[in-house]
Amino acid sequence: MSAGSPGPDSLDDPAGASILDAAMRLLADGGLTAFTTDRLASTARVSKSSIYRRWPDKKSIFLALMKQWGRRAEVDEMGDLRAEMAQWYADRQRTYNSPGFRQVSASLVELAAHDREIDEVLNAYRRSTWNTMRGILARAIDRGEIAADGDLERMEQFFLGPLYFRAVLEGQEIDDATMVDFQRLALAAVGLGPEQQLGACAMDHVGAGAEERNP
Amino acid sequence: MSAGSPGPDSLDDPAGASILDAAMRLLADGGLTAFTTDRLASTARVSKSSIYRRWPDKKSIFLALMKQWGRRAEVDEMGDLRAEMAQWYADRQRTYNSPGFRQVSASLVELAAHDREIDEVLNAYRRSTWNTMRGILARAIDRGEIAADGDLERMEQFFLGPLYFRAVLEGQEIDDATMVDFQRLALAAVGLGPEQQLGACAMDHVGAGAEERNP
DNA sequence: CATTGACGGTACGGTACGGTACTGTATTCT
DNA sequence: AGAATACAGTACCGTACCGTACCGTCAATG
Repeated sequence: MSAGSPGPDSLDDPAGASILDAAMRLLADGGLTAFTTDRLASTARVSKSSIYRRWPDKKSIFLALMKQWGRRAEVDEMGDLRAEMAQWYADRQRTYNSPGFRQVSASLVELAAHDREIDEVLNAYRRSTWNTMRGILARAIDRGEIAADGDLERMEQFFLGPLYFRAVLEGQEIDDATMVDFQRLALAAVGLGPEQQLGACAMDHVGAGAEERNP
Repeated sequence: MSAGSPGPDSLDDPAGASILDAAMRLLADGGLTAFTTDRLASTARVSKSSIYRRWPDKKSIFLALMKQWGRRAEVDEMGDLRAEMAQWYADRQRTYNSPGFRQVSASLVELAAHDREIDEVLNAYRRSTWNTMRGILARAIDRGEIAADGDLERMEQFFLGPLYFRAVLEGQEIDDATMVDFQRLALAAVGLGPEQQLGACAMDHVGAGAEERNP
């Protein structure tokens, strides 16, 4: 087990933050082949020494990158499945549409497919995101909005699969109309068919929430 | 447009076939970093000359690899949506469960995310697979089994997204039970809700209420 | 003022890579 | 038989990479 987080990790560390930011940018255009320590240093306007003073090797930089990326979606408890779900989906939409998401995601998944340690960290990030949605579903079950018979674990594939497929594989934007369809399918998957959604179909969906942009 | 297929491509060419086979194996364990021409030659029990006699550079090998992978699923026309769909899904299940699929797929997607030409070839392969399913849906529409109002193009994300997410991102096997659930969701997405699907699905919560579809 | 430590810059060693060129040999075609 | 081709093997070149080591500078600390 190597050191995943050898330091305080970009708190009061402008140089370290600059390195991670440059790493993201470097991975976004150019991918794994363009990701070299020399280029990382020059892109971050930092010397190589400053990099290796913080992380022991290249792989640890990837791990730090994922850890920083793992900001989990926060949703307010609104007492309504559809409303909370819309919030969660809006957060996912922002993430998947953020610039470079496709490229960075593809690179990290490639690494994860061949490195156990990276795979575990990426997995933890994924589960953290999904846990938020699982909480939403659990509360909806408690309120009796949906039945508890579905396999909630499998729902992750229903909820995130189409999104990921469109954004990363097809490289297309997740526009609002698509988002509405994805939510409709998700509701169907948990047992709320279109006939129960009726009025809500008109949901022009998610207003502009926070203005917050890219990580 | 560079030369994607500079030769007859592995027909009556045992050495060429051996190279492509080794390329797949090499990509399966080790990924992009392990994929070097030297290793490719030694793994394929072939000299480097034999490689560069067939393809001008490394990238062309990837293109040939994808072209060979692009065997499209063949399904018999059986006059029934569910039966044909089951056939298509069974084919996808075999493909996604085939050894090394996760690793090879992750690597190719990484390349595609940063290289336009590779992206286009991989895209063509994807569309070819999906076209089979589109034919199935088109025939079902002609027969009146389903309505023609859905956005068939978007259905690809519903049909393949969960599959891909589970196989490549989560790295889990696609077992039969999962497959059944995926088909159920696909049928729901094209307007065949659980109540139309014969009672096969133990969908108890909603009291078999309304029938007929959505807008 | 002396010490400490992070910094940018740079040079370096060792290695590995992609691609080419050149052997000599076996097989096939004419 | 003779010519042409495909082959395995290998040496080679230029480049790029990772990680380390060392330098002089500068700011903060005591």
